[in-house]
Amino acid sequence: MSGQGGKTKEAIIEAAIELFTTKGFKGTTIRDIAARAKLNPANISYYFQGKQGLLEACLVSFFEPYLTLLEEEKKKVDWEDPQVCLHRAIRKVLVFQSDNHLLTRLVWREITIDSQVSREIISSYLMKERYYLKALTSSALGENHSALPVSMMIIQLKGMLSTPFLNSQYVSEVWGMHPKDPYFIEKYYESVIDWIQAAVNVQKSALYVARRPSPVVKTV
Amino acid sequence: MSGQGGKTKEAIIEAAIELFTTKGFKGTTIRDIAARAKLNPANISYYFQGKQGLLEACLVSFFEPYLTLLEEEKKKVDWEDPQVCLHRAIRKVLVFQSDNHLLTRLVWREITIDSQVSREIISSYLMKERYYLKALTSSALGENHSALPVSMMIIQLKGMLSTPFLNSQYVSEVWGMHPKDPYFIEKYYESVIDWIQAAVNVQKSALYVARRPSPVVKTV
Amino acid sequence: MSGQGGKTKEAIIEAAIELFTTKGFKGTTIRDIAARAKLNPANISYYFQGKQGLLEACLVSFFEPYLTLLEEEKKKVDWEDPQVCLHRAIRKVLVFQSDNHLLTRLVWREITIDSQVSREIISSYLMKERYYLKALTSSALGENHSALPVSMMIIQLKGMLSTPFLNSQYVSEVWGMHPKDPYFIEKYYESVIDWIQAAVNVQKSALYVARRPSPVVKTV
Amino acid sequence: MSGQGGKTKEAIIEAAIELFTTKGFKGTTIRDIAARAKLNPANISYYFQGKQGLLEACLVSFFEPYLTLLEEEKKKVDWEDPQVCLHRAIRKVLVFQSDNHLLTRLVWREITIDSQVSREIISSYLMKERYYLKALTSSALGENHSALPVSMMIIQLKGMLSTPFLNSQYVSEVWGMHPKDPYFIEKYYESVIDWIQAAVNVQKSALYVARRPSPVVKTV
DNA sequence: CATGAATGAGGGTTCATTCAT
DNA sequence: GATGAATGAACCCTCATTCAT
Repeated sequence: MSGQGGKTKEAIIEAAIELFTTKGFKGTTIRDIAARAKLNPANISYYFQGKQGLLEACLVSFFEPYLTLLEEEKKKVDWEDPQVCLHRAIRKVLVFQSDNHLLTRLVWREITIDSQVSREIISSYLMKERYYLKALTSSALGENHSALPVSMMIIQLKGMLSTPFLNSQYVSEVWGMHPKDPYFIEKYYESVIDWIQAAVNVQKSALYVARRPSPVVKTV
Repeated sequence: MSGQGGKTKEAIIEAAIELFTTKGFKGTTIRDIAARAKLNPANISYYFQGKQGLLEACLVSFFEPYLTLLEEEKKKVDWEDPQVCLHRAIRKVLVFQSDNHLLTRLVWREITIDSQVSREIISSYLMKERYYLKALTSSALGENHSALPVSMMIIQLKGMLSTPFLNSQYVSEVWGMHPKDPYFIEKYYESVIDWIQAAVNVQKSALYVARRPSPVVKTV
Repeated sequence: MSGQGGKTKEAIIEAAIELFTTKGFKGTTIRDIAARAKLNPANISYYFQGKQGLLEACLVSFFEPYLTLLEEEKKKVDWEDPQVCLHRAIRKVLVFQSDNHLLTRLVWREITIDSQVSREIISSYLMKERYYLKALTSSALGENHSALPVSMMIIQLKGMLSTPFLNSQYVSEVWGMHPKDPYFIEKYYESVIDWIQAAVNVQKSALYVARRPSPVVKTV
Repeated sequence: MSGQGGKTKEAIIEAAIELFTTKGFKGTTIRDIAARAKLNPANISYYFQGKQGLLEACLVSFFEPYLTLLEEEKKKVDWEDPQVCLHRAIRKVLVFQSDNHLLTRLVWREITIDSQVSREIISSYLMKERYYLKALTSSALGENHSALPVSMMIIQLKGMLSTPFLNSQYVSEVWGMHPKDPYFIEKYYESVIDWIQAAVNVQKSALYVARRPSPVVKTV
């Protein structure tokens, strides 16, 4: 059952990720996927109980390792330097997403669409993610939570981590490299760490009191 | 004559933005839109030559003011302090996107899907955006381009600017405020400026040479 | 009312004939016609009480003069040579159809489609046509009705008269001339007359008794 | 596997021929056809890639045997009496068309409408038909091509062959028999042969020089 | 008399899914 | 386990027509 079926299932998922990512979930037909995986369309309903189930399988195949990864680093925070843990988590996430850049783009895009996948699943995953992210960042910041709230940081952190994959074309054209390129990831990682460090410093120094030009703008 | 038709067109666009954003372009039916706008579905084809045309009208209604805004600030860069211009541009973009938060989410999500809207239109818009962003950031950085490339910065900047709207639910839950809230935008703006300032400082100081712990991680 | 409206009505009919002929009645939209006649589509419904009414107007504009023409010749049969009358009728029909070749093609095609135009109108016109054709041919044949029935002749005659217009493209390619060309009509007329003459002769001679090879064929 | 599908395909074609013939291609809905064939409308797109494809399948199902038939007789012309071949071809065409009288009416009507079926297909078929017809008639006429051009004859021949089916209602009412009736076909065949024979004779005798009354008519 | 807005009915087609083989 | 036939629901769109202006 899983001997032969495993091959088939993987072939389907692989084809699905590629097509869902480029054409969107709703824009991809079950026949497209079957054609690319060189299978009969009926197999998809057979193996995944429908198109919906296939999408959910894709999401699971992203979130499970992703959350495991975060969980691991969160656990280490108690007996290792929290900053090291945070930095390592960031690195791991970037590498993981780079290795699965299509799936990454797919996930972070499709979960912003309602009624596409059961909100319960998504909510549960995002809640866990938020928990780990919050734990990691607040540990790294130490006592200094008041000035720049952790909340703000993890939102920006999420943006930092997903941006290269959601704007892969932008990256290609502006940077000359694809987000899946290890060299790009290395450089990007450094850049994110710089931002984190600076954010920590902002908190620790008081010389930022009257720092901004604070331009007053009128908008349409 | 255009007095009546204008009302209808606007009603359609408004309904479309709401539904496209929440349910996705492909997941929204023309009847959904018509029902919400309390109109006959045929009007959509009548006014926008089909669902596709409606989506394009939405995109245009985003990109035109958005790019105009960037262009304005880019022009001022020659006789005003470039940093001030950059900061003001960021503020304006955030306010504009906040005022149009649904449309913003819609745009930055849907353009990552191929074959949904003609790539020519999108490419042209993104090229202009890139040009203005590059001009603004490199002016603001002054001579210090070498260390941290402008390329990296504008990618991160793009992420910074769109993240709150792409993850609005995240913002709500983590921050307790909706991205459309002016207070949130104000705080978020400050936070982005902090990041920008820090990035500039990074360039200006040389004491960052061997700063990072550089954790070596093995990934799956 | 009829001062301005007459012009408009004629423009509509002219456009309709052209489009109905080339694209078929159902294949032509009211907007096509309006566009060609440089009018607002609503005018068509206004002047002809709908698309159906427009088609009927086209048919009437064919059958009225066509039947008048036949009627005239039929009347003369009593005090002129019946053969001369028949020949003249044929000539007139050919010339009339040549002058209105598009309309001719339209009529003889569309009336073979049910539910397109009220069968009553068509039946009435065809009944009259049949009556005149029968009267003309049987007069021309004189007493010799028995051998080759008049019925057969008028069916073939009808075919002879309409064929060049229904197969105008065929005529163009095979003969190098369009059915509207007067020279073609002249030659074609002579040819039809030859056939009529021969048919009459067939009746008058008895030497055709065992004339045909009568090949027995099996068909699929 | 093709055992089941074949049945369905044939049922669709049969229903389509009936409805296309009576109501016209554009006047027939895919649902009409499905209802008559007691099938689901989707089957039509499934088997024929759309309504258009179904029409084309109908045309092919006419032209293929029709042209094969002409081709066969054309081949025999070299070692058999050409007149016999021509006569036999005529007989076969009439019988074939009689057996498929609905399809025949459909074909000869719909190909006079543009943009209904790809002109390439039609042109190719008509070109072949013209070639065979020309070969058969000119062989039968022998050396006597000058007087009555072959071109004229094949146009009239085409008319002769299709008229009873295009005007089937006319036939019914005038002749009391349906064109599908074998007895009618037999009689009609004889009549066409008479015409052919006469046409040949016209060529062979010179006494036709100043034969026609040539009535001069004035037309509107 | 003419027009553009607006409508409702219906048409062709697509698609996920099921089922017998 | 795997396939092709078949289905029914739903979607986008077209179109003739009407109506207020």
